[in-house]
Amino acid sequence: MSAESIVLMMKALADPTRLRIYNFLRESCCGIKIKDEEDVLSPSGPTVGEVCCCVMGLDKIPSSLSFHLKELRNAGLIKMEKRGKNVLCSVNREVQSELAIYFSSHEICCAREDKTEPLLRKL
Amino acid sequence: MSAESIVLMMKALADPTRLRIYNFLRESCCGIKIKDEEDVLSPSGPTVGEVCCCVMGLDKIPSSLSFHLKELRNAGLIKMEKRGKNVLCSVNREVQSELAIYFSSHEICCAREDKTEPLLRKL
DNA sequence: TCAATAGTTCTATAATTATAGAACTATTGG
DNA sequence: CCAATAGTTCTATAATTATAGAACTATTGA
Repeated sequence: MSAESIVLMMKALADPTRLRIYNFLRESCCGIKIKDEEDVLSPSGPTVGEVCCCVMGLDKIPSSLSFHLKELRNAGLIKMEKRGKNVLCSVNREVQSELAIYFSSHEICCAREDKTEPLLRKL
Repeated sequence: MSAESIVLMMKALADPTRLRIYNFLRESCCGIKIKDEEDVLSPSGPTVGEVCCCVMGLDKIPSSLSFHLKELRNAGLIKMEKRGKNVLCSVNREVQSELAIYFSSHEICCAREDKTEPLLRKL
């Protein structure tokens, strides 16, 4: 994951509405593939209209929702696929776990030798 | 962690300069407490001037760096403490691991029963 | 084929956020 | 005590981003 793509993701989540959309999709039933006789169906989730209803409490989809979903999609955080008249939304779990790894990792810390100067004050 | 505080953190990291500062501090040697005879010294790290030099390549601290550090600090992502003439910076590891947990967790998914409609196209 | 449903795109305006420069505060060394 | 160093705050301007409304596209059912 490049710095630019992390910035894009952080931008996408740096908005209350988009974070609520993301949280809603995270908790929605949409992350696994179902093996059929021949096909493997792609992950699917709520429609844009359902997201709209659950997250914004509106029954008509405003343009701002399309805008927000596009931001999340461009950042790679969610996936969308058209099925008939509807568009189904789901979290991109691979990207989610990459973010988990990003925030999990940190350097092993070395002990500092100088214990000379006292702590003066916290900001 | 409330949604508002996550939004604040995402906002703070949604800027290339601030993400570089955060990454620099993540990799800096600053995250542990050192037990002395009587005291436990607080975590310490590079000074603002060192951050400036390493991240921005400047030797005079611009006001924009103070601004960016404040954003990171207000979001809770970093800590700063004054020692003499300098201010030492470090990542807030507790908050970092809370973010790791946030991105790690997701609902157990239930299998969908309807396999009727075909996938038409990806957006 | 016509109308309704579901959703997107485009454009203008409003709101937020970043940057730069000047002035300011606090600490230390001489 | 004075000057230098380290860093912050304040203010104005520039740049980004969000929101709303209207017009648009695609799909389905009657």
